[in-house]
Amino acid sequence: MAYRPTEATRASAQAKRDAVLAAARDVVAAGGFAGASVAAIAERSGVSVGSVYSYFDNREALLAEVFRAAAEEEFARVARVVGDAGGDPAARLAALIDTFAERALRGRRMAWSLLFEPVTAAVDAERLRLRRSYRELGETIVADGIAAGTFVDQDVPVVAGAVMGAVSESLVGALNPELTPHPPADPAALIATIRRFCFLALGARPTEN
Amino acid sequence: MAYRPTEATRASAQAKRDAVLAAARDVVAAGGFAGASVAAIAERSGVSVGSVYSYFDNREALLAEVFRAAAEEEFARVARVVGDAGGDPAARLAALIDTFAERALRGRRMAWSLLFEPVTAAVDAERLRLRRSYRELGETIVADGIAAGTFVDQDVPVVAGAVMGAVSESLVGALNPELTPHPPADPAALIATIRRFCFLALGARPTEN
DNA sequence: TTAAGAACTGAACTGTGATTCAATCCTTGT
DNA sequence: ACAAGGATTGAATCACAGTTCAGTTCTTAA
Repeated sequence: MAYRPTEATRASAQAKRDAVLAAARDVVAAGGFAGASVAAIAERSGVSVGSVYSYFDNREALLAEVFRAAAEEEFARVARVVGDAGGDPAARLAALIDTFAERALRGRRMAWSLLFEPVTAAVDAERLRLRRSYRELGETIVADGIAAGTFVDQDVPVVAGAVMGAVSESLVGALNPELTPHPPADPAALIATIRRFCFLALGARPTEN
Repeated sequence: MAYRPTEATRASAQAKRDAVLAAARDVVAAGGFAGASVAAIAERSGVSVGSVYSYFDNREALLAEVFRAAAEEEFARVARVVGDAGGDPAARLAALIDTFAERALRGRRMAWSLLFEPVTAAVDAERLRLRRSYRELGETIVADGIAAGTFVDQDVPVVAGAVMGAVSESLVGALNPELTPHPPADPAALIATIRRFCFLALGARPTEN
């Protein structure tokens, strides 16, 4: 017998898989999920179409993984900033909203794809998961705030969802690449408005920063 | 010469067009846009596949028109109730939120399709228009409320968007046919929570009702 | 060096559902 | 009644991207 997969082989396979994933991510960031054909992804990552299928079951699975990776990274950043914000619910909520919105307004194309782009059902399932993550993060903050008397008592899950809805809907116009080829004039003001809205909705004064 | 289209002809053509549209609407209401194949629509309306194409340019156009019709009717109802609510901004906002949410929780399948179902870009454009309609309606209410001192002063368009975002995001879970095959236990409580959230966000006490 | 077999390639294939259109059926004016 | 021409039909066609796989190239162990 002769050729058996070795460590080097496995490592390079992993590297190549990552490369395809990264390429797919780039393609999505550039043209959304709609523009992410398998051919385009293959070309971008410098492998053949067929190779894509040796690393991923099919296009759906690949795109779902792209979504998951991007969404997770995004969420992890937000969660980290929230964690760094200390114990004050108001500060934590401000961190959540500001970080979420700021980052969305930076990587607008990708943010739009993650939040709003029409996608297939499989990818949409990932989106649902992303939403749930944010909602759960919001829930802990809201619950703590209510317990601490910072926020008025309301149904926690519903309110957390409403906050995330308010934030993302406020961004739709600013993110949509059709509607707004150029970024909004004053992102900071937009974010401040959204933050204030949410704080009011929770029955708290916004923290200044 | 002989056959020239007459009044009766034209009327029946219009009727048949409407029938196709209605059938398409039924199909969408039953299985979403994804399940609305031309074949299914044709069968439901009792005409041939080919005939569908003599009344509509293509599937996209037909589905876009289905969306538009359903969305317009929905919006018109809400707008009417808002109009009937008199001049008090708080009452009008309550009417907007309650009617929107109540109706969504009734026709859940269709509401989900209109608000959240993954759709093609052409249909999504109609969705954007629907959102804008609601936002504009909200804007007039919010602006009036601010002018009347009922609501605190905030950026009107952003806040109106945020309100609609809060309302619809709160409904996602309750509407998604995958997640929730059965309607929520207490729709009234859900709606009350959402309403309170929005009123707080606008700096007003909710009207009781 | 060589053979076994894994990895890679991309043109051909496939599945799906929208779209077409020649044949047929109806409606109208004479 | 009948011909002109519009309306209707639905099987055949098309379009298109995703998927496959026979042939080729590369990697390893002996």
